[in-house]
Amino acid sequence: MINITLPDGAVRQYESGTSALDIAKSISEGLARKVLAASVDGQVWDANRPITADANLKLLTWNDTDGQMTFWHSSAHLMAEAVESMFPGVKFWVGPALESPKGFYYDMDLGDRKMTEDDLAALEKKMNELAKQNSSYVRKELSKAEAVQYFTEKGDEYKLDLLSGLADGEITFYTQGNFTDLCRGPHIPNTGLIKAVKLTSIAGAYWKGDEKNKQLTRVYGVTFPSQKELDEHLAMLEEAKKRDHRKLGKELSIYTMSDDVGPGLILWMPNGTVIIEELEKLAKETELEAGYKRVVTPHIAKESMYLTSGHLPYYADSMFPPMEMDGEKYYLKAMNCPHHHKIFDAEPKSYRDMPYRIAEYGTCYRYEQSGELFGLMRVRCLHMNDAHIYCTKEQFAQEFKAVNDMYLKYFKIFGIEKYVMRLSLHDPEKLGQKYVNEPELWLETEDLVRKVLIETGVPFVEVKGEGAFYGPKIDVQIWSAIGREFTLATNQVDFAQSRSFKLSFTNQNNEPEIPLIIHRAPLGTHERFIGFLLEHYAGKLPLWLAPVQVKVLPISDKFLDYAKSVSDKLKKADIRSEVDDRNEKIGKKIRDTELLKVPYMLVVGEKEMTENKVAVRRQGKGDLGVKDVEQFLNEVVAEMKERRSE
RNA sequence: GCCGUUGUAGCUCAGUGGUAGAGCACUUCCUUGGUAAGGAAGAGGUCAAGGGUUCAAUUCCCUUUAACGGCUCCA
Repeated sequence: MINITLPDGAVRQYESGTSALDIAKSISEGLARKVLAASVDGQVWDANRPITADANLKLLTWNDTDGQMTFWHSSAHLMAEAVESMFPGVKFWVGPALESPKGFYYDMDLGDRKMTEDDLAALEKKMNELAKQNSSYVRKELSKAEAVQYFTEKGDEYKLDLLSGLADGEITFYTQGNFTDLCRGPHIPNTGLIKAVKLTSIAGAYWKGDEKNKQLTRVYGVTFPSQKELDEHLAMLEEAKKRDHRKLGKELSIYTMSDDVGPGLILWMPNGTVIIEELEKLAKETELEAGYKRVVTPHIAKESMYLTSGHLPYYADSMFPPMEMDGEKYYLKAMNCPHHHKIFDAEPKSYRDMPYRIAEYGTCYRYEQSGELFGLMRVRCLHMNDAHIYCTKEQFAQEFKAVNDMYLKYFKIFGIEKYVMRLSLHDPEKLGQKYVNEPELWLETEDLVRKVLIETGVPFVEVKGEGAFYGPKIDVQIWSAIGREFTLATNQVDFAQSRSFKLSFTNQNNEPEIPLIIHRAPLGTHERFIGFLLEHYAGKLPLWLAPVQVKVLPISDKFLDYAKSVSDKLKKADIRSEVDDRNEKIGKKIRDTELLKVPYMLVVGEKEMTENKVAVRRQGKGDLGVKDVEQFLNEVVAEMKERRSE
């Protein structure tokens, strides 16, 4: 007999070899029907795998993340079975479950054949048929030799490659129906639990994520234990699409693009430009207060400067090709730092000048790969909230922390809560290739940055191989409405460029000393930041950012003059106000203004005109009642000045 | 850059081997209406661009281009 401890602390006795599923049945049939997997002493197991020793047991259902992940991984196997029946001879690579976006994929080599989106419907149908057969997922342990022999006979180079990384004794196979796969598991008890299937897309994916390798076919899908849950999931995706900045950008006339101008080149319309100017106002105020000085630099520079900076060898491919002039090559700048270094270097510096902080909303051009362009989030012309801080080693920690604090201050203003701070480190194996070859400096500065992060008390993750070529950095990661990850803001250390540009200052001992440089962009780029804000606010921008803040809606054109006089009064107080002078009924005017997400609507008619008042309506909230014009004006000005997010 | 999908009016989208349609938006007229769509008429398109097949191509084929879903990349 073995002792099984349940999460509530109860200990039950069972025969050795009892499975989690058996245990569930002993508790209730209803529970047993819902069990997807089991956590056995903290490890996720098949629910039908025999337990032969005392253990802590937690039954995993759809309510557990691990239960869902097991469900989707098993669904990937089910899909593979369906694919194999329709494309005999197909070879599979890996098919993991995904937490975000929810579901799974399987990478496969279809040989000469092609799968198109038309095949997905047939595959779904096949998967549903196979699921209904209610086949068990059967686990089998094999020796490495047996496994190698099996896949050698099958001629499956992909699974052989996987095997080469596995040790004898840890190799398991799973079989359901006619499909057998090398897999560490675990799996759900049987295919019958999969009640609803949606294959979402088909895509190419390089084998092992390396573009030099063959491209495999990747099919994405998601499954649920009921049709209802699938429907809800699909409805949620539809909702998310409504927040997509590309949709909102069009609806709210924020930006546009033109084939004649070129891909990835944003044309900011008047509404978008208002947002840009408000953001710049915020940045300039904040930076002035933090001791930054502003500079302005040109859009181009000679090749030699980018050779000095070290950018060209790393990034030539993603810069626009050079223009030749007077026998010189000029590049559009892809970053502002070299220009700023030249400003630092223009006059001799002493320790008394340090830290030296210069800021610019710099316009940069990057030749991003065509397949990478994505609305406002990934573009070829970007306006960076850039600044460079040149400081002594002693000043570094304090300066770096001040930058971090600036991020947090901004995030508070915008109510940004869902983000991850990522400490991006170098990869020692790529020193001299992807990273400047200064092993000690890397470790030293990485440690400094880590300490600052710990001091700030912000949770962060560390990622090897994500650093810039000149030093470690902190990236702030966010997710777009449709779940794609982006770096919103960045705070970087640079110990390399001050050397390559021979930058120095005179220290207190009258000796030349090399400064450390901090590159920072807390508001990222206008493009990405505004794209993010549109999604973050679902288009309902706070008053201070709203392109049109107040719309005055006369009940009929009898009150047009009064509406105009109210609007003029607001404009004099720098409130962005407009009058809806169309010959429409008030209901129509309200509807259209609501859809344009204008924060305040002022309805004016007979009553308001005679009393010199306005009927205030807040977007999304409805009628707020009648107020004096002066009172409304004062309230709006206060809300604007405080940059309230509501 | 690679794999896949798509491109029809300002927007959202139907449709067809015989030179195009809806709703919204727009213009004009009627209506002067009190908190999410009043009515009528009108105007608006080289069907992404180029080439091919065909008596005839927006429709079929090829190339280019752009956008979208991924992969790779991201100073």
